[in-house]
Amino acid sequence: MAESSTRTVERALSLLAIVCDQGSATLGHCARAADLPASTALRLLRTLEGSGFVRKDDDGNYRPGSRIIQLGAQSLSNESLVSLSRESMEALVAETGESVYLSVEGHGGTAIYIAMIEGTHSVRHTNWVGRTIPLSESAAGRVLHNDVPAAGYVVVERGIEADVTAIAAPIRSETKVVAALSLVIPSYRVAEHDIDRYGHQLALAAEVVSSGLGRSTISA
Amino acid sequence: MAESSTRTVERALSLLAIVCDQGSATLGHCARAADLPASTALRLLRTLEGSGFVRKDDDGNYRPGSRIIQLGAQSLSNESLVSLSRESMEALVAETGESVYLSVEGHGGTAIYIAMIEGTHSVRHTNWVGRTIPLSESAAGRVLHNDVPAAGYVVVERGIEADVTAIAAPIRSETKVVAALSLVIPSYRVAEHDIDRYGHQLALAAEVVSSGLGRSTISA
DNA sequence: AAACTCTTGCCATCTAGTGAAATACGTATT
DNA sequence: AATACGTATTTCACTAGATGGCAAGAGTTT
Repeated sequence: MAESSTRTVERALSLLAIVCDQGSATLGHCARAADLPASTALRLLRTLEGSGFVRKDDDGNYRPGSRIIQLGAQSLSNESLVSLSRESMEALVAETGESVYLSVEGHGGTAIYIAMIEGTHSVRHTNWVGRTIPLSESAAGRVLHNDVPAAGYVVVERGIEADVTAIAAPIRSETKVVAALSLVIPSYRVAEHDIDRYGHQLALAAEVVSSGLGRSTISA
Repeated sequence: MAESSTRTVERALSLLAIVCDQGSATLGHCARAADLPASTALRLLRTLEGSGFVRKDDDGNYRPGSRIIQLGAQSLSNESLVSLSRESMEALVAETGESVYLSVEGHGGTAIYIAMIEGTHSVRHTNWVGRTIPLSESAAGRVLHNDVPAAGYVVVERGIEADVTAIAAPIRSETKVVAALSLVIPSYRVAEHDIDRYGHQLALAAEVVSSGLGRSTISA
């Protein structure tokens, strides 16, 4: 990708992200967070507002607009990986009872959860669809980084969340890791032999998804 | 809202919407759809790509990027109306067995579904969260337009979808309609007296949500 | 190989975007 | 009531950032 870019657009997108991250923000806050003069930020926010990406509430705070929700949900539902993984994810939940996530590489050294099927236990992982996690400290992140041991899955205990154990396996398309399938389990519920068993089930499920993606067969 | 706006940003946002609507689009298609010269569209798409809002796949097509998914999901989960309505929506599903939606006014004369709880029947409505519907032809749209009869709910049979009956009721904050709660039911499963019963249950549930929003008490 | 279509890079041009300063507004204090 | 303060909004001279036509490159089809 060449260097050419458009400063004005970058500034507007930066303001959009600030509003979405904060949930609710004043003009002054947006301007400071984006390091822009107030009048510049106002004009750009006005443009975002006119296009429906942000809205101004009765208190004068800027909030995310319906357009960002619409395009986000639309893009998520059109993501073919989500539909291709649905069946395997549901089977995994049925086998393990634990919550299953699908994640892909996100922006700026992150992984982003793009689908989840909740486990069947009373105590399970809170829905994190749309959230990002650092590539460097998560099981899914390690998988997306192609850092997968011979066992075929990665285990991270006490990574992002202290009381959670995450196991992840790679989904490949033509030998390239394109997504990670992971189990996210409260640590109190997982013993050493569980990890081995779950890991294998996970790697198998990821294999099934991969085979639907035109994965090259590597000769044994 | 004043007229001042930023053409460059509008153009970029328009391209973003085109990519998300199409799911996958070539540079040429984006340029034509946005009525821009190809070199202008290329530069703006490059900017969107650099910020993670779109990505370019191996075939050279532009697709939604992780950033739009992330910000969309984040904004949706931060929407207080969704959490405030959760309990009433779940109770409605438990009482009726049908799918329940929460919608708000969207962009450009639309309503947008922002939350859904699936019904318990085998045959139920496909998840439409994030989708928009026209204000003018839907039950939710009529409610958001403040066009609610004295019964307290709106019924639309064969509106957006030919084989679906939708019943909607208003959620108010300080007498102003801020959202619509609706039941979406396959028409074969709904009889005349069902509509009356469901409508009342719906209006009551919407009332409960409204009371949590600082609704003014109108003296009887 | 030729023709066609799509993508990408370049750069002279100019207008669209900028931001400092002034003004307006709302709230709190004296 | 007057003043102070912080935030939001407006104004407009200025310039640099965005533009888009055109040529070249790349890919596909005949």
